[in-house]
Amino acid sequence: MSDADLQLLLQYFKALADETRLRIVGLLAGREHSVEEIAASLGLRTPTVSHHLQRLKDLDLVEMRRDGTTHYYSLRLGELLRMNRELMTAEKVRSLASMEGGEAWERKVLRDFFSGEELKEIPASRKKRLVVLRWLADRFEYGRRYPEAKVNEIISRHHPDFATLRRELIGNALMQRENGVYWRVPDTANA
Amino acid sequence: MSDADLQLLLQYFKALADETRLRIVGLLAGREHSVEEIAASLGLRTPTVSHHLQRLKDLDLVEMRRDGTTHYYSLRLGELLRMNRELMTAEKVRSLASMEGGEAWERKVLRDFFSGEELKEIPASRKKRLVVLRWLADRFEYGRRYPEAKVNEIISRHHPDFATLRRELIGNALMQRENGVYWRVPDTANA
DNA sequence: TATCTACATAGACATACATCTAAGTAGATG
DNA sequence: CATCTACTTAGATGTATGTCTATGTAGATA
Repeated sequence: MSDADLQLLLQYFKALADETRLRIVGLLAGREHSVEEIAASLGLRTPTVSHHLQRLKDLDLVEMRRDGTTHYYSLRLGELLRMNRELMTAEKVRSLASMEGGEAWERKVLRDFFSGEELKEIPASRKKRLVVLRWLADRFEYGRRYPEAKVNEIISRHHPDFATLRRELIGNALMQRENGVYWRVPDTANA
Repeated sequence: MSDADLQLLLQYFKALADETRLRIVGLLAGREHSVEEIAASLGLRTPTVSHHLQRLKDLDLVEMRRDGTTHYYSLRLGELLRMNRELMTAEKVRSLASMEGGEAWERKVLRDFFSGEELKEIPASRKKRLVVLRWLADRFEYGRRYPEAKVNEIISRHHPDFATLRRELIGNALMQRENGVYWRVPDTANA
């Protein structure tokens, strides 16, 4: 599975896909700078600069040296060039697709959003939310009829906002309702 | 001046700093795909995919082949690897900082006086007003001739007092006028 | 201890942009 | 010509994130 590769590439590109951070990298390439120096050079406030330095540090692209209360940051140019060289190769690019085809990706979504049986958060993107909803729908047996209270209780085992999730299950045609009674519907979108 | 380098780098990183686009790149690395195929693979709508393909095409990272009404997209892997290799070198990184000093202040002025594309207020000081006027002049293409009505309309997008601003553009020799026709003039003060 | 300095962290806010629906376009088909 | 298909374009909407102010913290200084 190439998911780790993809996420690392994504982190790398996101870290550098910002004009301010590129300028900071440029400044640090010349010599080490304190946070205040950077802020003055770029016309920004120090918290803003701290924030960007943190993001660069997350990828080990910069390192910090303390001197009193002053923090001097410098660029790890070798690390930057190494990542750039090793992350983007013909092989890596081709491997980005090796996970497509659905199933591996869906398991990843479930891993990301569940902690055990508990849904940590309702995914914002339609695509990922549908994966979670299919999983939820699978908590219901085919052919069985559930009163609304029972539906709420089952969903509540996994997430407190049962009302939203119940509505989404209906909206995405994973379950049907009539006179306050619910039942599971075969998932045609999966075919 | 390294600004062109910085902007190109920025475009490149922004283009790839998105999970969907990385997945598309991965898919196209294997073989050409139609828009519908990509949309189906990723669980997205076709307009979304078109949008991403357009962004990749802007950087010549993909190319398109028509067959009837179907558009087949494929990856220009060589171009991708070339950009990655040539954009991020020790030299280029160091050059990112070569422009600091004056320009930071100008960006600050623009930040202070603009709210998005809207000029909140015409700066009173000559120096700051000139920064704003240069920005306004950049809304006009070199070599193109604009009737006065068009000039007014373009300026109006950013501030209601187009008459004053249009006069200032002429007065500061950022644009020229003859027989009611306007055109952009190279900014000599920038050299 | 009290204060000051240089940063970091938290939270608010605004902008950029990924995605969607709706509408438009151009080639294929009857 | 009318219709269908595959795609693109336009406009709306929600989320992610860059920047800010306010506040917290750790080392220096008196």
